[in-house]
Amino acid sequence: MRVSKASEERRQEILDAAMRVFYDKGYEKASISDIALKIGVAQGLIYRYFKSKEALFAGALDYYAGCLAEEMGREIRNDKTALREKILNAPSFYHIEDDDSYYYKLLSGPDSKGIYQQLSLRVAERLVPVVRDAIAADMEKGRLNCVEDPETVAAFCVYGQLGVLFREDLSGSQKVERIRKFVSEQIR
Amino acid sequence: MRVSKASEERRQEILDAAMRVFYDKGYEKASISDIALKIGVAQGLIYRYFKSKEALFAGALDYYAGCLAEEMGREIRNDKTALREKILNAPSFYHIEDDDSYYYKLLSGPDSKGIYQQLSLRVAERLVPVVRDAIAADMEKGRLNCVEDPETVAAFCVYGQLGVLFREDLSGSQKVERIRKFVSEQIR
Amino acid sequence: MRVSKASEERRQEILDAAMRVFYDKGYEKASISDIALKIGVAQGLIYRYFKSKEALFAGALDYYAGCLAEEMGREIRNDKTALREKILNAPSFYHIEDDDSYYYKLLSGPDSKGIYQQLSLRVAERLVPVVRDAIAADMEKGRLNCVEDPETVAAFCVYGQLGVLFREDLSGSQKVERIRKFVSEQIR
Amino acid sequence: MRVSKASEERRQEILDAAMRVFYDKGYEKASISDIALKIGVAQGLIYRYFKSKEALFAGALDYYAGCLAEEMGREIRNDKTALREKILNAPSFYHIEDDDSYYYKLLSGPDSKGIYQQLSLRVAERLVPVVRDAIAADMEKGRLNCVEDPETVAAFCVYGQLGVLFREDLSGSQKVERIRKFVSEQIR
DNA sequence: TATGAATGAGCGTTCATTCAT
DNA sequence: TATGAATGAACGCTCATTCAT
Repeated sequence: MRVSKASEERRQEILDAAMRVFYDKGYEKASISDIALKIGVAQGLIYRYFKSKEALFAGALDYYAGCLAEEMGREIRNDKTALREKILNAPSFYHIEDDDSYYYKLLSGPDSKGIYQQLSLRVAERLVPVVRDAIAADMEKGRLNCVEDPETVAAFCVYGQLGVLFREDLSGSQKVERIRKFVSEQIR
Repeated sequence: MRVSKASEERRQEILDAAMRVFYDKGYEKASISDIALKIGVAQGLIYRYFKSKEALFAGALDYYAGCLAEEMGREIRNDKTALREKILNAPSFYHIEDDDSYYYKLLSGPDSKGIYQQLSLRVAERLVPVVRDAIAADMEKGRLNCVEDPETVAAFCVYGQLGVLFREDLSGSQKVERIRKFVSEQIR
Repeated sequence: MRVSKASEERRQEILDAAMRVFYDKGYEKASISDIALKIGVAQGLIYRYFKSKEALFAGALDYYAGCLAEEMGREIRNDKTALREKILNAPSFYHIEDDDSYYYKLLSGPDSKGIYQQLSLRVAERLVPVVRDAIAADMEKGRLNCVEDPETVAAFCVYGQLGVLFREDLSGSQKVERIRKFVSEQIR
Repeated sequence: MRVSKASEERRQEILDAAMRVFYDKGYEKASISDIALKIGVAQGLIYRYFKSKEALFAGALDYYAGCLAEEMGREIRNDKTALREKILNAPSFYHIEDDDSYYYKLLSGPDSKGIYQQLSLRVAERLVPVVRDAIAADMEKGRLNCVEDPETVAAFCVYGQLGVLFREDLSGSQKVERIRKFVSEQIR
């Protein structure tokens, strides 16, 4: 039974399946037909939407990093409260839902772990300018001492968290707790 | 012409060639025969030293991360001076040699970029405990205000730098300068 | 925007595009969608006119061989002058337009070169009976010495030219000149 | 059971199987694994000897055209007798063994027929210079009237035969007979 | 008549891995 | 220890063809 869908919808569907499969099996071990199977579609169809496996991967990574960064960045862009407060109140810049989210299921193998990391790094990359602007705004409003290079400060704030998030010996909520404590103690 | 070498020497040679090739082409696109070719040896030989491509990759990553972390950690472990001074004097925890080092040649493709990142993250992972201990030592010696969770502080110090190091718009020395300034300003 | 055309016109259009594409890329590398694209039509449409790629190819080859043979045969069928004179006056049985005609653009690859040759051979095949009849007519009119097997003589006349035409080291006009000289010298 | 062979021997074996399969099924429909199967070898092995299907085809065509032309040219190169005599005595320049030889099994489909023709044309191409030299030698020895452009004469002699050989309505021996008669009658 | 998304078989190709030497 | 021909599975990708609209 042949089902035609609006082009954009199919694209999303493929992107979604792709990210899941790449995530679960790693770039190398994921095959295009795994992805096709997951949405019940012929493998060939995927090539109408993405010109290669590599392009699909890049697309999926971009798309998801974009979504996550957008989500995490939304609150930061709201400048009602200082950045410091946001961090103390929100779980973290990062979207942690104590385990079930497949974004945080770490797997073995050279690739899959790498994908979690690649995704996280992409998100971090996109978050830095947002945080930088928030810092600049805080400075302007006098909510933060003057800082010479807000971009670097932002980089440390965002990537520093990765040091905690990538630990495999803590649960999601423990990671959040560590970060929160760090901020409340060390950041004025 | 068949050349026999001491087992350990061969192993190193393979590890070395492997890392270079993986680095240049990415895990996927690198082939065992590329690696064998680089050291002028038959592909089959590699399997006497490593049981699979994946094992070779893991071995190479570990080995290099180990070497780099060792090198970078050496000075940190010396507790003559405070950590802060070390950072201000040394270029960075990371080994930056303004371009020529192939560790910093970023390449395109899902893998190659990922390998640079994977390597960096591995190094960071290994550096965190070293820095944590240095912080603890500084605290003990009264060279640093008391810190509740030295491990998290160390994580921010180490991974935070990645936010600068991964930027593609700065040269190596610019990155170092940014980090140094950040430390001298923001870290008491 | 959907354009409907008279069936026969569409057919011609497809045949024409097909021959060009097959000619340029070779049978194998030419795809139905290349052909469809060339006339700005959906691939599916082609299957309303030809039942398969192979049938389309056969059709195109036949059609073009027919056209070319018809054109080349026209003058030969006119029995006002002897065959020998026709060849001496006309450039050759073959339609040579010193380069620009795409029929003579030789391409590399197993197919494309083959198509030029296939087409030429088809034309030759169709021309033989025409020439045979012209020879017979010449004999009847006493314009030619008696010949026992006019078909074979015709075959040599027609296919012999291919030996010159397929040379890749001569321009079109050089080829014509060679053929003309050969006829004027060797054929009584 | 794994059988290793001398490199050159394997190459020949592949070339041979390839020509047979291409000949029987046509370039398009012949698959690499058909060829591998025919020699009882893994498909992958073929790629150690030829970098692509296309290269294998080209190689096979060249090799066979070379063999056939060599064989046919051997007698021609011997200048004991005049070219005309050779043709009258030998069956033809071409290697005709009244049906069983697979070189002359014409098949349907766009490719297979084309391969017979491609092969024949390649042979013809290689034979022309040989015949040209024979003509020149005959002229020198006074066994032939002077000819202005021996190359073109040779081309007509060689390619002209194709007009007979490509006929599908005659048996091999009938073709030979036609050619012989033509030569004895028309060529002085 | 025309569209073009969808199918699905098939193929070329690569390459990690093995093994006879 | 070392070779490199051979294996064979797997996969990306293409494309002729179909079909719902």
